[in-house]
Amino acid sequence: MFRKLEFKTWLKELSLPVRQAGLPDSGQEHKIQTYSAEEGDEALRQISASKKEIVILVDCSSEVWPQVKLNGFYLSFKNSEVGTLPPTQINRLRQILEDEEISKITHDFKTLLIALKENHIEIKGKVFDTLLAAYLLDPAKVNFSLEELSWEYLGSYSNMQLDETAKTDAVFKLKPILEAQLKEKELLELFFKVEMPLAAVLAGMELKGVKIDTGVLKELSVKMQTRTQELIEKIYALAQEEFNINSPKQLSRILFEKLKLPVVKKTKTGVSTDEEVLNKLASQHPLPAMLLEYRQLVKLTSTYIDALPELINPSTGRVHTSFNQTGTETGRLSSSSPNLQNIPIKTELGRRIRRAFVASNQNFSLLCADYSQIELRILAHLSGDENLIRAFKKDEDIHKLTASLIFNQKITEVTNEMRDTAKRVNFGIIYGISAYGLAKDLGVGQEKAQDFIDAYFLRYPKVRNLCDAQIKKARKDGFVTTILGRRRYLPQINSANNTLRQFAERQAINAPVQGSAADLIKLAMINIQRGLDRKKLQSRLTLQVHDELVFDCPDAEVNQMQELVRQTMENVLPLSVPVKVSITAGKNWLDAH
DNA sequence: CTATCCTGCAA
DNA sequence: TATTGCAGGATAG
Repeated sequence: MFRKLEFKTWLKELSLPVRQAGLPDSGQEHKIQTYSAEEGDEALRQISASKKEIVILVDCSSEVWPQVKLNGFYLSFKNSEVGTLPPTQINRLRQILEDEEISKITHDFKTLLIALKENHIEIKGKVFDTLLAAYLLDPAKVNFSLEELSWEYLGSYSNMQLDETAKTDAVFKLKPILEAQLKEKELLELFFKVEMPLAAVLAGMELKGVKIDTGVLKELSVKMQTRTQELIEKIYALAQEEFNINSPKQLSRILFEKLKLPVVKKTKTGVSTDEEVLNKLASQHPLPAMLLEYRQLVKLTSTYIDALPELINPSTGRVHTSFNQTGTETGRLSSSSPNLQNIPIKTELGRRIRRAFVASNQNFSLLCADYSQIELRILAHLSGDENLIRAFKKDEDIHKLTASLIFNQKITEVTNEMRDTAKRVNFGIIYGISAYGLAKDLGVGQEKAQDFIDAYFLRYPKVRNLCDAQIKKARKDGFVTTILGRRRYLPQINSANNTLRQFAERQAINAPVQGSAADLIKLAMINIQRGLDRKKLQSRLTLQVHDELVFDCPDAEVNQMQELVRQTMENVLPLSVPVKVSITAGKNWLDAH
């Protein structure tokens, strides 16, 4: 079946030999032929003169990679293969791709841009990406391959992988269909003003990457190895035998059979040994606490401390994350290889890992810009709740306000503990609260949790109205929308199965909030990049973590950047509450926070 | 070798 | 049985 392709090979040096070029033999079907360099040149000349819309594809799953296919023509380029494209052909190709009058259709624009960047070729003119179009039409889809889209939109199913010609044809045929559906669903503006330009911004971010200080990691690695070894020995001693600590199965035998500790909860296949369980057992035996430390150490070592250096591109000395623009159902980005959106921050060891993410050199700093409570502000905007709006307008401590409302106390009498509870309730609302979930998070009974929820809705009545309205809309229309009209379909919303239906109801509440926040930051990224280009600054956007942007800036630009970034992020879309951004700078990702 | 489970990190 | 993700290691087939 489908397998996600990780796109890590783009770093390889690229030459551009023309391997094959094909001309349409009857207008509809494209026949692939092998051309000589001179014939290839003539083919390119014809495209250039015709000004017709062309299809350009990069296929990184193919042995021949990357390939650039032009409608009616088929050109494939292979990395470091014998021979290079004659200069006249490179120029012809550039002429076509940089021709404002020639519209382009792509499937995965971001990857194409990265491939071409190596050859110093840009894309100009109107671009339509079938991948991004299909994503907006149905973000729940996991597979956006041309095989899948052909089946869905063209009604032509094939078990087999489409060959290059068939893919070109598919893209060519998909475009008008997808465009018409975008129009019908009022997604064209989101498509052309947000997702398409964002693809170019993401290409730039991936190319730029982020610098890693391997010295910091190396030092940590040595320390962690020593400590892990100590822990392993202590654990074996307490268990009175050696076993695989990483195996939940073997571990549960030690904990629950040999040491006879009480079973706290079960998983599908056995007895649970997760963090929650070990925390509860910690008061009864010294082993669980050691296991917790061991787990944290092993996790952080294998996932970051030892893994990050392996991901450094030797030719740039930097880590180049992949930002997936079609990976979430709400409109957020996801990141992989490495996933930079879950680098630890809460524990001391985690923070040390953040120290390894550094600015380009000693004359540069990392600038972090965080949206402050963006999801709650969006909740205020979408619901129109007076209490929330007033609080944000006065820049009050929103968690403290919620505490005073649900505990019925004066603001001045709110304790830290009350504030913490209120903060969790605020988060719960955004997730589409349930008494069960909130109770688990707060560590209280379900009745108590339900009291908090009732008190919350009593004090923020319009938030309840919003939740009800979103669920109602989902039932009626089958989807909910964000501020920019991004859709999320919720087919389970009318399910007879309570669990499934309630899950969909929570998603109906969460998706517009999470998705609108994604809309905002995506637009901000595009606008900031335009500002950087216009002002010809050397600062570069390198990371996005949902509500945070990280820039690599020359120290001389830091002040100017703060202003540009703040202004852009705070004013990207007018909400009925102020949007607040906090900005900090430092030599590494930790100090920049 | 691939798929799935368990675990745990982030916003 | 709180939302959205990615990833490593163990294990089953």
